[in-house]
Amino acid sequence: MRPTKKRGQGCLKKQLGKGGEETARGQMDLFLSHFENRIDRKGRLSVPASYRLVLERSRASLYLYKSLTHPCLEGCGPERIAQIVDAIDRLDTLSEEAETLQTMLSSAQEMKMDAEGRVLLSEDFLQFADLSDSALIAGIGRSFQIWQPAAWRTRETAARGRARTGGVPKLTLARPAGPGDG
Amino acid sequence: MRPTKKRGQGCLKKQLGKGGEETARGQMDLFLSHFENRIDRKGRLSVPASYRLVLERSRASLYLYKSLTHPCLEGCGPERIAQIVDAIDRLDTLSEEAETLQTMLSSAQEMKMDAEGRVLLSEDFLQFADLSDSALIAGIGRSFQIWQPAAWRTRETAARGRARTGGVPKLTLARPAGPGDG
DNA sequence: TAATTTCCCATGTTATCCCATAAAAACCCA
DNA sequence: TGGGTTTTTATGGGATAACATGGGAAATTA
Repeated sequence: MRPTKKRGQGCLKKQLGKGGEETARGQMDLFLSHFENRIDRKGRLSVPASYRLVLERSRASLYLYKSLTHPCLEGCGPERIAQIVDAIDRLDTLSEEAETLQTMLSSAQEMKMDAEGRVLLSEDFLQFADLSDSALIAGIGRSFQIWQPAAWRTRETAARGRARTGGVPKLTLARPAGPGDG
Repeated sequence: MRPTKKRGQGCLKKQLGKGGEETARGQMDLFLSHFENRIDRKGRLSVPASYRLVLERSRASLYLYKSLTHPCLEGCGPERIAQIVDAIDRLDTLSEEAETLQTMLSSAQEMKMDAEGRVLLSEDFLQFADLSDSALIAGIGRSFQIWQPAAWRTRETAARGRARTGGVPKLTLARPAGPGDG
C-alpha cells in the first residue's frame, strides 16, 4: 500500500443486517465524511465503501457529472438525475435555466464499478476537475463531490474561516427535538 | 489499568427498565455531565454509558463532525444531520451558507460503536481536536463535544470568568420550548 | 492489430470482532 | 447502616475480516 494515513470508516456490511433499507428513526442513507483516495495510472478511483453501501441499499447505480459551479465532479444516484430531468421539463425549453441544466445532464454518465468498487474516470473528467494521482471525495448528503485535494482544502479553510467570523447558518428545527439534534 | 480516577455516572441500565423509550414526565433524554476517557493506541474512545443510553433509547446512531467554530468534535444524532441536509437543498448552491453547511457534512461521520461502546476516531478527527491519549467529553444537552482535556479546562475557566457577551451568532439550538413539549 | 477496458488475484494496512481484566457503582442482606 | 457480592464500565490486546490499491491477463472496441 502506498501513503499510509487516514482511517476511513471501514466495514459497513453489518449495518444493514436486520432490515435492508432501514431508515428507521430519522436514519437516512447519506453520503457523509470525506476521503482522499488514489487515482491509479489506469485512471481508476475507489468509491468509498460507505458510499457504495448507500447506493447498494437502494440498488442504485452511480452517476457522475461535471459541476456547473465548481471545478469538481458531482456524484449521485438516479433520483437526483431524475430530478434534474423533471426540472427541465417544467422549464421553458428555451430558457437559460433549461439550457444550463441540459449542459449538466449532457456531462452525466452512469459509472460502472468493478468488483473492487472502483470507477474509471474519463480523460474529460480528470481534466475538468484537475485530477491527477489522488482525489478528495466529499460527502454532502444526498450527493458528493470529487475535488483535487488541494483545491478542496482551500475551500474548506475558507468556509471555516467565514464560520468563525460570520457565524454559522441558522438551522430551523422542524421537530419537537429528540435527543441528538441541536 | 491506567490512571485511575473518577467514574462517570455508573450503571444506568435499570433506568429504562419497564418500557423502553419511556421519557415519561419531564424525563428528557439529554447528554449531560462530562467525562474524561482514554483514547487507546488504536484511536478508540469509549462513549459514556449514559450517552449510549440516550442514543439507544431512540435507536439512533451517533454522528460526529468537526466543529465549525472551535477546535473540538461535536456529537449528535441523525436529526441534526437531516436538518443540515434539508437546509442545503433549500439554499442556493452557490451561497456561502450552503458551502458552510457542506463543509460541516463533509466532516460528519456516522460512527460505528463496537460491542464495548467505543468509537474509532479517524486521524483527521484526532488532529483537528488535538487529541492524543485522552479526551474530555462534555454534554451540552442535545449534543455533546469532545475536547482535548486541557483545552476544555482553559475554555471552562474562561467562560466562567466572563459575563455572557452577545458575540458571534451561534446555531440556534432549540426553541424556547413551551411547557409540556415532547 | 493496437489500445482500452474489464476481470481477477495479490498485498499491506486498517478496522472490527472477540475475549480478558480492573475498578467502580449498584445491589443485597443482615 | 455497613460490608461483602454482583453487575456495569472503561480499557487493552490478539485474531480476523474488510478495504484501498496495484498489476497482469483476458476481453472489447476501434
